[in-house]
Amino acid sequence: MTTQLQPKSTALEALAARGFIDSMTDAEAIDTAFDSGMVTFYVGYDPTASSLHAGSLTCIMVQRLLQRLGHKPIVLLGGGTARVGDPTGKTESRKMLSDAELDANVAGIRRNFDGFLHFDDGKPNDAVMVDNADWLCGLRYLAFLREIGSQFTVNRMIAAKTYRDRLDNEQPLSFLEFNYQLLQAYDFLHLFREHGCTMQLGGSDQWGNMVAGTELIRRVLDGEAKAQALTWPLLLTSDGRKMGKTAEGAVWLDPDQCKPFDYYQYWVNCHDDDVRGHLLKYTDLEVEEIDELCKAEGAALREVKARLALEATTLAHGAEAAAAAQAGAKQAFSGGGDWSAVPAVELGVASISLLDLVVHPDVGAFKSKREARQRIDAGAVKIDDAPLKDPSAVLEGTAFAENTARLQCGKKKRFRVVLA
RNA sequence: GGAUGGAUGCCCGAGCUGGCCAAAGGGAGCGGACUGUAAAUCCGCCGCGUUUCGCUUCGUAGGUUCGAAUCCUACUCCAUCCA
Repeated sequence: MTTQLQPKSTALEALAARGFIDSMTDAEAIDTAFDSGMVTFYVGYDPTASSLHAGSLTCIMVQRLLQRLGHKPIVLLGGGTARVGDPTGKTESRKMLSDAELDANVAGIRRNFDGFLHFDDGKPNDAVMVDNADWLCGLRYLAFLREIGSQFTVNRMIAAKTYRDRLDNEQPLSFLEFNYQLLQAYDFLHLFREHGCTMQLGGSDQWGNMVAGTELIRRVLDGEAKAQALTWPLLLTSDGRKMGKTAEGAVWLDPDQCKPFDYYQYWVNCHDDDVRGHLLKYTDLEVEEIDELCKAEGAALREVKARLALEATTLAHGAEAAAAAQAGAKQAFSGGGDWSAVPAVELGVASISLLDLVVHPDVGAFKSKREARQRIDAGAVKIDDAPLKDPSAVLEGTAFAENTARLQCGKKKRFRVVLA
């Protein structure tokens, strides 16, 4: 499925150059399609939380890249399929979310796309957002079985890696989950019919589900219809972690759940070996420019990471917020006394003990007071660059210029604390 | 429906001849040193708190006992085999 063909389309060429290609159903057909006009394609997203996080960024950036090249993205929110749960890569069934939670999540996720795709520019390739709850929730069982179920053999389905792993490991696979593949395949068919969507893209773990869709379309529409699937390699960071996860949890795209400053920090702190890949996948920079940037070695790589973080944060939160995040980061980590651009934490009190400060919800440097005490004792907490080892020490706002103290918790957490 | 095995801290996984168990070990994570806000390495921490002590944990609810993750009873869930 992987191929060495020389792409003639700019789209496929760009995807290849940026490391977005793992498998394709028919490379040549895909290349031709991209080359001969606007392709409508879709990527599915699971609404399991009220915001997407950086782990979904690959999907988003692929859609962005193709839209910039003139193709039309469909953002499919799996409000319906989330009611089933994708068993892919999971050893256990996912917990079931309530209908209300799912609806709320779908609403939250819509906002994540603002900086990445254009939806209402009046252009033919404006992105479209759909929720498969709209067509899946109203399905009638017998009708579905007759039209769709008849096109699949269980023999074939259980051969798919997704289900195979579960069965081989003698892990339970509920009938509900078993149906996931059918539903995803049906999504593709539905979008093919209703939106002229001829291509589905996704991470390589989705291959089985995606191919099920192309085959369904071929069967149901009698072979004339050509639907294609393309996957990219599933992304892990160089130290083997999933994208978009930190100790504190996911790196949310929603600025209310992850401040632009922290979002910026996530990118600045990436592993050296990931810089190039991240620039290719998560920024709009030209490949040549990225190659140039990545000639930097050793400590000079920090500047490249700063660029990466700036670009990535600009996409998610806008140029202004990104510039502010970068300015704050430079201040906080350069050793100077001016932290004016570092996010301020306004406590609304004139004094507070060090311990209470450090575990304050708006600071949240440590999980518990117990842990905070231990870390303070180890010298992890500094006020205005000086380690403070007494948890019960009380900080008075009046002791600081403009009632503002510079707080460091551990190596990477920095805050401007306003006591007033 | 029947038989058997299992449910331990973020994850994996000991313990289960009752006290020395807040619970071995590993992983992840956190903090410190080193450094480049990287990696590797080393050291420390890693249930919670008003911390030489106290409190709440080993599927759930009861019970036995001076004392239970460890014994008993019921229940729930899961796996395997049988129907």
